Amino acid sequence: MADADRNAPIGGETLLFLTDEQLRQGIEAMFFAYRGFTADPDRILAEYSYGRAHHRALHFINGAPGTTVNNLMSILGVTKQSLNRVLRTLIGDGLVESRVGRSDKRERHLTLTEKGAELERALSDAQRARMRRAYRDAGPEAVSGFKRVLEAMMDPEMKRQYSALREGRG
Amino acid sequence: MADADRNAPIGGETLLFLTDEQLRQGIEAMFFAYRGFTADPDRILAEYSYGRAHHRALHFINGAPGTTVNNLMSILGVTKQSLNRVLRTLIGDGLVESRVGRSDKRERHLTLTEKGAELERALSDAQRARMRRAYRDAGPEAVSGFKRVLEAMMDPEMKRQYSALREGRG
DNA sequence: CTTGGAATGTCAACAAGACTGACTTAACCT
DNA sequence: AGGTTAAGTCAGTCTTGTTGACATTCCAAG
Repeated sequence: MADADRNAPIGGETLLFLTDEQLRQGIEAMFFAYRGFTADPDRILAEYSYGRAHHRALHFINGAPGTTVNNLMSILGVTKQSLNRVLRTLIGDGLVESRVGRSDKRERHLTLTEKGAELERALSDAQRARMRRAYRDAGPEAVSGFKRVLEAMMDPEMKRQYSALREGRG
Repeated sequence: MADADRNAPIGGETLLFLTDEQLRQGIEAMFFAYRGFTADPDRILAEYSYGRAHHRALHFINGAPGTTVNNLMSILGVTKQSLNRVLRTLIGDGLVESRVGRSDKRERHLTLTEKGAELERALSDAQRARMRRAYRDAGPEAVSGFKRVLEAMMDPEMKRQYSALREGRG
């Protein structure tokens, strides 16, 4: 903390003296926090013998109904074969519906069924509950800092997708 | 559900109105940021045909030299079989040294060899570089908020380990 | 109209990294 | 001496990712 106080303004920009130890703490915080982040949904998924990949697919289909397989692939950052395996089980289990596109019939538009929406809700309720607790414990200024650092940590392409998702939902 | 999500004023505490959309943004930010967080080390690891599991082992052995297998297991949150596979390759490749404990000869104390320390340095340099950029872009207040939210997101046991590691390094 | 490329899907094979369960060895402790 | 603990190992399974090859369908440029 003493190091953080050593920031001197140089040429209008704020200068930060970041020790390796401070950065290391951030790295470990990310590691442990991500475990907490996924812990609650993981417990629910285990009951259905689904995995995180299924959760991610449900999450982003829910957030962008009618999305195509290609779009989902690039958001999730996995190959079509990997995504396809997950989608096949979700479609087979009646959680996701795949409809042929009207303008481009090669495309498949993915939406959640009522059953799929139910599971998605259970998963995201659990995840949001932890998030809400964390936000409340940390306070509103902490939350905006949290988001700023996370955004700055993303690759430009991820940041683009992250922003696009927010704008798509208004 | 929407009304239930609203925070009620409770004796003098800060009031936060957290919409599902705000929490969802945080969830997606964690998802995309974690990808960025692991991207740089992953590229280096691929050259050595190691994986994230090796990185995590190297990281925590470096941070707590002489740690035992049991301790490492509980920090990483994996089974001994899973950890053992990783340690076996690291020891076999001469990156990690395993020494029988002096007081308790059942224990094996793990340390990095010079070669292991080199790889750990390369990996953490890459990861720290991104972290440093993110911290500078976001600014010092953002950083403290970032850490507060992450800590609040951890399970109590993880938080305990996280704090113990920091204190162990002073 | 034909052909090339794009989007999707499928099949197969493989690897990393996690898991459980059973078992051994050695060392420790009561 | 007997029970517990630490570590290591073997075997088998699961999820989730990867490549590569190939079929189908469709759109669009020539």
